[in-house]
Amino acid sequence: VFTSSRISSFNRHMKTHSTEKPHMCHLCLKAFRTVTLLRNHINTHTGTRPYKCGDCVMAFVTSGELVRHRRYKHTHEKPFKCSICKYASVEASKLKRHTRSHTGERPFQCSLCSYASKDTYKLKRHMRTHSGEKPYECHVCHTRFTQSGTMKIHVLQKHSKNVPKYQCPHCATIIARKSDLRVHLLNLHTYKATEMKCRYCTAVFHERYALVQHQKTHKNEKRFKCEYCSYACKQERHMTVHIRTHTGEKPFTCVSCNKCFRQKQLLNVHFRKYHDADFIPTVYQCPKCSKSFSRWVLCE
DNA sequence: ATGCCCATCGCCCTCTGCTGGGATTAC
DNA sequence: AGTAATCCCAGCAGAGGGCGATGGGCAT
Repeated sequence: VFTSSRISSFNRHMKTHSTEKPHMCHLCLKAFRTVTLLRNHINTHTGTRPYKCGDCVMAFVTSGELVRHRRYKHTHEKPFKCSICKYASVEASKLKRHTRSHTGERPFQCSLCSYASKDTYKLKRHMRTHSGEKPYECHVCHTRFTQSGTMKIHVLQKHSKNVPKYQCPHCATIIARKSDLRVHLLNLHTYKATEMKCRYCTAVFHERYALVQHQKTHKNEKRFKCEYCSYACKQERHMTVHIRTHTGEKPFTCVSCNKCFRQKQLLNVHFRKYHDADFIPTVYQCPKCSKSFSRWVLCE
């Protein structure tokens, strides 16, 4: 509903509803509703941009565009101030958009899912997740991407010579992506209120990195000692198998002949050798005497 | 009716950071 | 060999910058 105290404004407004386009471009025959629109169009043919910026090469069709450009690029004057935070903008529409980050208002609803965005561009970008459209292509390997930024990172990490690296400030780790460094810091260098115990001794830690480093000091210890003999080993599973030589336990039974084994691996070898018709044993042949062996040995 | 100017709409862009899945490495 | 930890990577959303185009108030 349009109202105006001036008849001239009313008449001009009514023309916006008309499909009549009486003003034609003499260069390309395209028609326009008003002389102003025609003039602006002709300017695109002639390259006429009368409002030139004094500080850079940019030039504009209208004075308003020049003022706005100068605010963005040179004077940094931002007349529209947010009442909640420090944000200020050159244009009112930007402040309006910004305000939605305080109010949480999401006026642009996706028609295919529950997502709603705060501005039209994000909704448009989101719709690519439904359409599968990938408008950005890597010029080197031709992989396609939904967003230009993702492609940019890809080119930087995959096809650039000077790939940036991020050094962890707390340890020697070097990580390719800034966001991954954040994950590293969170997982390994964040103080945890609950104590983390060493798997091998009574030491406790509040930072995972310190715990992991400490546990490495146990690496070469033969921590597992047999209670029946002098045997010691690094891994618990080796000790489990060794203990069976004392107890006589043979938990792995062959399903075909009921023969029992201490180790699963021994059962597997037995089964393949005696019960698997398709099994072809590996044969190692001596290059000097042509004698065959079931494993690699030096022929005397 | 038209020119000037400002407000507004709309589009596209970049930078930023989080997430989760697959690959790789360490144990 | 199996599993847990870690790394690498693309997908995706949040926030904000910049500019072209159009509409309408006001003066001429």
